[in-house]
Amino acid sequence: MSYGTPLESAFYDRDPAIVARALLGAVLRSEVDGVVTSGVIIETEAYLGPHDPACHAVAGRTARTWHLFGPPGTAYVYFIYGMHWCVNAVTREDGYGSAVLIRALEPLEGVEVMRMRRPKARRDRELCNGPGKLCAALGITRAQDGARLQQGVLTIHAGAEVPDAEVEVTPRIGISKAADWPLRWVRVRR
DNA sequence: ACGCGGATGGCCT
DNA sequence: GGCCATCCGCGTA
Repeated sequence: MSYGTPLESAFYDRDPAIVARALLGAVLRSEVDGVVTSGVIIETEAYLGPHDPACHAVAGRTARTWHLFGPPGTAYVYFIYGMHWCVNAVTREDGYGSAVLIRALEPLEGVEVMRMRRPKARRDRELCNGPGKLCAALGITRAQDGARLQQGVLTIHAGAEVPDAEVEVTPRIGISKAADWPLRWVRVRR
């Protein structure tokens, strides 16, 4: 398993649309319960900030959204639909409130552990092909909310670059407001 | 290969 | 009280 050093704070201190595109090919890595699991990021969405109706920042800085307004390179983990966790990488300057949602991974390390954490997955391809699924597979919960992605238990590392020819841009999934904004990036098989 | 609805709980109005 | 940045199982084809 080979990947680079963790992406530094300056990588995230940019427009979330730029960061969302640049994160394709990077490696999300967690170390929970003494076990390392990781995967290549293959799907992302950008949430632009307080002016984006679909972004949690519209509600302002509450207990739930606290870390969304943290410094660039912070993990913002939230609980949704009463049972799932979703993980974001916070972008732009401290206090702004924009982020990139990690929506899918290609499993890399710790696949055996992922299978135990995701017993419903019939194929390895189904281990991390959704924002809630990848958090379950990597053991990501509220415990990682606010973690710094440059070092520690939850990190994102430089990986293989994904060429434009393998990238598709579409509207974001599962939202009702600003539902037509093209802010979802997917690495597609060619 | 689709489409639909229930699960389940925290948070905002 | 209603709305979720979701997932899964069940129905029809």
